[in-house]
Amino acid sequence: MVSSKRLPTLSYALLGLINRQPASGYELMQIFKVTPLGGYSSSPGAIYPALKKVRIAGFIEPEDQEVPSRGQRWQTTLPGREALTAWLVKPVEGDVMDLSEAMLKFTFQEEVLSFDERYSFLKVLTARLAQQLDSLQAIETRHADQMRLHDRLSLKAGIMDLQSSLDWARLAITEIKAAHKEKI
Amino acid sequence: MVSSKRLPTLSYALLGLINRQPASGYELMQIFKVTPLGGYSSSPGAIYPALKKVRIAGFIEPEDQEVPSRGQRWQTTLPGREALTAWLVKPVEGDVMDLSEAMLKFTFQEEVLSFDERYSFLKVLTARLAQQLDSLQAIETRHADQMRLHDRLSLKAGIMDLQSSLDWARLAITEIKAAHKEKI
DNA sequence: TTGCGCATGTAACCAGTTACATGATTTC
DNA sequence: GAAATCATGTAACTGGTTACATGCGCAA
Repeated sequence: MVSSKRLPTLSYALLGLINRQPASGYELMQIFKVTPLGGYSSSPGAIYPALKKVRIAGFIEPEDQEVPSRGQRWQTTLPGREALTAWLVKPVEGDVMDLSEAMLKFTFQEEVLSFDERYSFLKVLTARLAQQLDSLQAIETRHADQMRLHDRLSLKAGIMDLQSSLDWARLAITEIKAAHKEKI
Repeated sequence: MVSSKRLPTLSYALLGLINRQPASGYELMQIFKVTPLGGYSSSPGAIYPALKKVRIAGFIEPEDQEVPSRGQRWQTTLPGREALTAWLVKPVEGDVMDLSEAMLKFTFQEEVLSFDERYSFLKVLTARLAQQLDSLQAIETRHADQMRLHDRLSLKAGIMDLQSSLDWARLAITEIKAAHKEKI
C-alpha cells in the first residue's frame, strides 16, 4: 500500500538512513543517539512508531537475509525509494530559518539525486536565504536606532544566523561543483 | 492559584510580551504574525489556549481599565512577574543548537533582569556554545577525510552555525557592557 | 447591506516526549 | 547467576497545527 499523504520528517529521516544501508530499529536508534540528525530524540517511543508508519506505507521491507543478525533489518522498497526521492528533490518551503530539514535532505541527497538536482536544490535554498536576509537587514537599517538594545541584538542574531547559512549554502555549491568536475 | 509546573515556552513568550505592555489576545496574535518570535504560528488555536493557561496559572489579570478598548487587555500579576523572572534567569539547558528559546529569553530580559544577571546568562551561553563547537570541530578534524561529501558539508553547516551563534553571544556581551557603562 | 477586519474561541488531529514493560542475550 | 545491554514495543500525556464557528462594528 503506497500512502498518499506526506509522512512526518522523522519518518523520512529513517527512510533515508535505511536507504543508505539496511538497519534495524535499534541500530537506527543508536544513530540518533550519537548524531544530532534533525535534533530528534533517540527514544524508542519516537523511533519505533515512526518506523512502523514507514513499514505500513510500504516503503520498507524485511532485508533479504543472507547473514542472519539479531534484530530485524529493513531495506527500502522501490516505492520507498521513489517516495524518498520525491521528498529529497522538493525544495524546503516557508521561512527557512530552521535549516534542520534542509540539512537532513541535503545529507541523503548525495547517493540518490543527480548533480543537477542537488545543485538546483542549493540554488533555490540560496535564493530563499538571501531574500530573508534582505528583509531582516532592511528592518535593521530602518528601525535599529529606535529599538531597545536587546531587541536590536536579537535581530542581529537572526541576521548573523542567516548570513552564516547563506555562506554555507554558497560554500556547498562550490564544493559539489568541484567534486562533480573531478569525477568527470 | 500559582501553578508549580513549568509552562510551555509559548506561554512564557506571551507573559513576556504582556509584561512589557498590557495587550489583548488579538494584539498578541498580530505580534506573532509580523515578528518571528520563537517561530510560533500566529494562529488563534495556538495563542488563545496558551493565554488561557497563563490566566489560569494566575500570572495575568484584566487590565485596570482607565481607557476602555475593544478586546480585553491583560497585565501581569506579581506572581506572573516572579515566574517570568525565574524563567528568564535560568540558563538554557541541553544542547543549544536551537537558539530560539535563548533568544526569546534574552529579548525579555532587558527590562526585567539586572546587568549582572544578563551578563551571566550570556556568559553561560557562550561557554556552552564554545564547548559544543569544540566537539563538532573535533569530529571534523578526526573524521572529515573519511566522510562523504554531503555528510562533511552537513557537519560544516553545524560548525558554521555554532560559530556564528558564538560570535553573536560575544558581540552581545560587549554591547551590553558598553550600554551599562554609558548608563553609569 | 454586504463584506471586511476585529476578536475570541473550540474541535479534531498529529507527532513527539517521558516513562514504563518485557524478554532475549551477552558479559563479568 | 547477576547485571548490563540488546531489542522492541506500548500508554499517557503534551503542546502545537489546521480548520472551523461565531458575533460584533465599521466602512464602501
